[in-house]
Amino acid sequence: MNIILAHNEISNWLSNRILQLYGLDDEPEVLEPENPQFGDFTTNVAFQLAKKVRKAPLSIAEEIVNSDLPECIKGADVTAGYINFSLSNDVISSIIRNLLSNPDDWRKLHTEKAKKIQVEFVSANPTGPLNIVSARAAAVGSTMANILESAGHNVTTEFLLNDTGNQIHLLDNSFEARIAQIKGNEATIPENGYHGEYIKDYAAEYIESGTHVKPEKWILNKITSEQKQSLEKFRTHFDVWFSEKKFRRSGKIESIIQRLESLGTTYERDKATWFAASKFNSNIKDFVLIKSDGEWAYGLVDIAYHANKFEERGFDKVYTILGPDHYGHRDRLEASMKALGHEDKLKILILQQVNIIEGSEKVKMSKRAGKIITMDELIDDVGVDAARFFFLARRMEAHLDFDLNLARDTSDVNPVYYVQYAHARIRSILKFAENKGLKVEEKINDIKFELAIEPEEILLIRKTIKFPLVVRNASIILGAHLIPFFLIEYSKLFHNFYTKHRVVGENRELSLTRLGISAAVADTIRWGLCLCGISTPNQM
RNA sequence: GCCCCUGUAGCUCAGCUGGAUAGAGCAUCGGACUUCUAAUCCGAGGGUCGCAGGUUCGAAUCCUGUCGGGGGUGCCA
Repeated sequence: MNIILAHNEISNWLSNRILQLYGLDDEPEVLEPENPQFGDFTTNVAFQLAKKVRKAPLSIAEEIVNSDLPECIKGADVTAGYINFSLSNDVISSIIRNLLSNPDDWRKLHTEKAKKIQVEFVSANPTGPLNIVSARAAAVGSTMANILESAGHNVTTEFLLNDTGNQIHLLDNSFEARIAQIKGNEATIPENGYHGEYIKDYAAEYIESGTHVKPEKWILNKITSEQKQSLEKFRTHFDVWFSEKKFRRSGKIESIIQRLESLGTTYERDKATWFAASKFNSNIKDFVLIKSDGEWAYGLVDIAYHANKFEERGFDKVYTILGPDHYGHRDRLEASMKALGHEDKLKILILQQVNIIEGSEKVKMSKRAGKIITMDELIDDVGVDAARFFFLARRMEAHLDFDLNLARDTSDVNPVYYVQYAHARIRSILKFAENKGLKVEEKINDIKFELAIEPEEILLIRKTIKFPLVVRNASIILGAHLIPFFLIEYSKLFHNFYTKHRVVGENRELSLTRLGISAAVADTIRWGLCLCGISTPNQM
């Protein structure tokens, strides 16, 4: 048995009842009540039907319940118009036993329809080390990809490599100027160029290596490979590194502009070619596809790039995570996808910025001026686990003030350690029991979950079996933050249980039950942290 | 001007596709280690959910207005 199946069973039963009784084809919501006294699942459908069927909520609820109930529940109570369902003990036991004996099945979310999904994120310019903003994007993007994969989708992660264009030219010029300076020649860094120290270091390294690789190629490779390293260190892996330079030479952009023209969505003005975006979204203005000097605008390249994702590579759904300076771009890109017939396939997620706070002042970060806090510094200062948890434990729309001093000082009170500690504690208990000859993995079928009658045990079991619903919900609302928040609350339940009840005690059967619950909690925490790209040490 | 995000406990934030008494972490105060990890637990204090209207059986959640913070806004990427 599996919680998702149980949930579906209740939903379907409810739909059928409503159809039978009132001939309505509604899809009622089956929710989890906050307060456990109201059972495992609840529905407010009686309130919603009250007007339609002209009856009091209470009598509707009673009518619905007055029939054979779904098999997975032991009862349905009507309280104040709500219908509350409680899972039967057999079902609860079977779900938790299944978790222990068949973890792979446990982690399947039985998604109705598996989709081919791409998540694009970070995609920082290869002009310097990745900064803390990219770190947030990396944490959120990689976790979203993990969650979607858990939900049963086929997920590809992608980094768009902006390996051409103005920024790259500026980088080349800055780099070559530094090389010249080191060699003792007169050279100035362009006004808008990259003044950071790292360019100087790279220049020295370039000269020292005595390589014959052209500077522009060398610096791009250098920076890209360092970015890759930083990302891997931050447990963020990209399946595809997509080169903009190659894409520009592929002929796809020419064909997209032709298609947009033949669709009648473009026009000429001031010697430039414009896209009539306002036809698709009245809130936005038209924008330039081909500049008056004949160059392709960034907007055009990105349209072609996104069209390529759907048309050449067949993704059903693409999530692109961008920074807040791309609001305008989001609307334009979505409008253009609409024009090309890919409506609703592209979802641009705007991840809010990270403000660096030092003391009481905001530090303006600028890569060109060389003032940045890099991802590597972040990793060294606060660690991957703490940094990832910090970024993940908030919605992506939330602005984030990152106080580096505070993060350093308080890294030991980061909730991530609280969660990891619960896991380590359980591993320790399991080991202790094993030394006493009680190995829970070998006795899964002997566990008597009905012996768990203490409130702390019951809460823990209920929360454990519902984690897949949290993951599924996170995949639907694209809310990675749901996982950390669940884990904090969940760990609290365990710590509470642990201090009140002895796990390994005199009574062997009870000990086995409590070991079973503990092992299930440890597995669940491991799954949750794994989704977040956070480690689960066995000792702390 | 217009568009997007945001405003919830002293601080950092959950809760927002409307639901049952507004939550967590940190900070503050008071308790708990002879026994499986005290990186823990228990208790206390702390809120007109920015403000004002509206819709609803029901609003932190939806709508309108308003104030504050951040971002975007016709040839940067």
